[in-house]
Amino acid sequence: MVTMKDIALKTGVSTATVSRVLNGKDQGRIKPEIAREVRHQAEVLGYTINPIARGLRTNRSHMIGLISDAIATTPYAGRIILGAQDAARAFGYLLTVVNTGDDAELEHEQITMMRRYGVDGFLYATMYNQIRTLPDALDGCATVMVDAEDADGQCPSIGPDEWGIGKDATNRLLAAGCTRIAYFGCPPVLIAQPRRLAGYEAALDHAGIAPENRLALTVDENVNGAQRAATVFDAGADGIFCFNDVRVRFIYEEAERRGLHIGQDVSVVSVDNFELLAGFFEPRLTSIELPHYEMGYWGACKLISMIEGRDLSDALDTVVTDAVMPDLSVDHGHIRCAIIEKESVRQAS
Amino acid sequence: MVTMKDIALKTGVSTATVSRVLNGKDQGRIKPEIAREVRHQAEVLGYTINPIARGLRTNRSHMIGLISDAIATTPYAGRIILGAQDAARAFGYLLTVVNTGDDAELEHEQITMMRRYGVDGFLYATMYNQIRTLPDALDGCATVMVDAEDADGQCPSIGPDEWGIGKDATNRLLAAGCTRIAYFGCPPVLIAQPRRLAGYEAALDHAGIAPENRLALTVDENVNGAQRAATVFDAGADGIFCFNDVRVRFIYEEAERRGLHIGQDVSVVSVDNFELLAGFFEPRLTSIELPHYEMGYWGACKLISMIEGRDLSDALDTVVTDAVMPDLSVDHGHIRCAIIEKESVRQAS
DNA sequence: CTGAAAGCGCTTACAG
DNA sequence: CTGAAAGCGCTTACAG
Repeated sequence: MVTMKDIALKTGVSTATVSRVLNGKDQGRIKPEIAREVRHQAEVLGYTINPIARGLRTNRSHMIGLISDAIATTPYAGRIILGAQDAARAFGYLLTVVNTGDDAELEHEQITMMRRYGVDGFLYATMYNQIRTLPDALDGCATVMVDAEDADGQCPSIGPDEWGIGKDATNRLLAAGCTRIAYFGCPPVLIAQPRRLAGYEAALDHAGIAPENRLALTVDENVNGAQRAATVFDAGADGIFCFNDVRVRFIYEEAERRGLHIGQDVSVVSVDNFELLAGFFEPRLTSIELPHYEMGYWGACKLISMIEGRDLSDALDTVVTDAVMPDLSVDHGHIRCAIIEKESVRQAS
Repeated sequence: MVTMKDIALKTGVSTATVSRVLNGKDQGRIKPEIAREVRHQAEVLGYTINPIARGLRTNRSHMIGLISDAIATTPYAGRIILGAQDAARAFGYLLTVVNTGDDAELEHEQITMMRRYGVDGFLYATMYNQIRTLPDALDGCATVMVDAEDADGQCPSIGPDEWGIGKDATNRLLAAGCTRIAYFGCPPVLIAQPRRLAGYEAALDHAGIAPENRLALTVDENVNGAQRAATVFDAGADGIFCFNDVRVRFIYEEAERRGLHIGQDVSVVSVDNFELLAGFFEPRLTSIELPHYEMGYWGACKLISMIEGRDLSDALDTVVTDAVMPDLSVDHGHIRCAIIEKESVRQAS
């Protein structure tokens, strides 16, 4: 490894000068021709800084930690990692991911370990949108919650705009000409449930359609999926907003049983847009994509802006995405999601 | 943070002595009562070593990097991370995961970055079992390949025992009384394909059953799945070894079309045991689980044994698993996989 | 504008 | 058995 000392020797200056130049602290402090020479030699010798040594001195490691209950074991949220990683990279940070599988002891141990390594801050991510209390081990650390909200309202957080999902899905069905729109929901333990429901109701209300109890259902995937699907069809639904892709199966199966055609007789809009399940649905499923990548990206930018105490808003402009990101100045952000059009919604004629 | 200096001050010895004691280098070198006092104070003050400072001196960071093309975005291999993480933790290492999405430039950049941080070695993992050449950026680094094999045969590696999967699946069907056993395979671009096929053929051969061309098929999931399923049933198969869970759909659908019952008229053994797909198969699918956790665990142990130049075989004994792990002295290991029994195989009567 | 020096928290040859 | 000292590669107040 080539060090600052090597450059100093080669250039005939002190390592102090090399350090100042290479850290961009040379304006009006170092003679320009010297600065140029230092930079040139750094280039020639292929110098790269040793972040470990720098960190020992500055108490800043340029590492950020991502703590997650289950990211690595589920297909749900892996893209959070990608987004966080890309943002970290853009600012010269290394992302370190740790899975805790919801084991509090392991979580504590891993956080402690990362703190020993001098991590500058943490992203605390969960498998699905939920309200959480931060573990004690994070006390005093810069932290941003991803796909989760702080029960104490203190920690900045980012999540999907669940209400907007309900509204957009319902509006999509209205635009397709549906008039009897059902909500095939989930048990209310997930915070997404009441929010998507409220968005659904708001859209109906805005369209002048009165809500009907038998059209807004709670579906426990392992218990009453088939039965609830039957209920929805009995109620004469011509459009269904489904809580997630996994539940869609019950709707497709019931439609087939009744000889109804999805995308013609009945339109379906779902949430998740799971690649893995795509092959199971014919016609292909129109589904809203949760902004995992964007949450990871936003979260990391927010965290780094907290660590460095500066405004990083510009960074968000470089992310190409279908989702709509809130400004970094927001403390509890919600990302507007994109709907991925396939064939399960009737073409407007 | 409490440092060695604090302990030295409190104990009235030098930091050199503290270091020696806390690193277990006191045997016959430090007076036992002093050693005891140092350890005691370390305990009382809640000392934890600063791995960054230690690393600067020793050139060893106790970090290992996990490079993967797509682990975080797929449900296939997330458990590799868990296994590697658990093993790393057992030996006091921090695992740092990086996703490259098969982007060579990004991969190079991330490896370089991790090397700057002084990681002691790398795990190089892929989304599915394949033959790979290590990127140049890893030259000179301790590396172990996970769910992949080195094209050059140099780098140690660990993967599933694909041949064993084919043999075990087929034997399971034989044990259930099947006599016309089909292999519902995949295109041979995956190295798993020829190996599972060979295991299938070996099991048939051992049972004295002649192979039949029309029972051993290649299925391109996006092209001819339904048609191939029809072929298999036309050929009179009463047992089917299916390459993976995703392909099983075609078999179940075709069985339904013909009024045949899976688990009675036709038995199915698959590979992957995907949780996410479980709900789609009725009766529930008997499937062989790929040893992702075990591969990650074994890979990390192997890597650390290389880094530290010592034998860590005992570590494997503590892993509770259904799979059979090779000894750490092996350079190119294959893990025998477990079959997870559900209801898609006929009960022997 | 620049350098010598101290120091971040460790480890380890060297000397005693 | 133990300590003083040097050093890992940086940064930064201090002095000039």
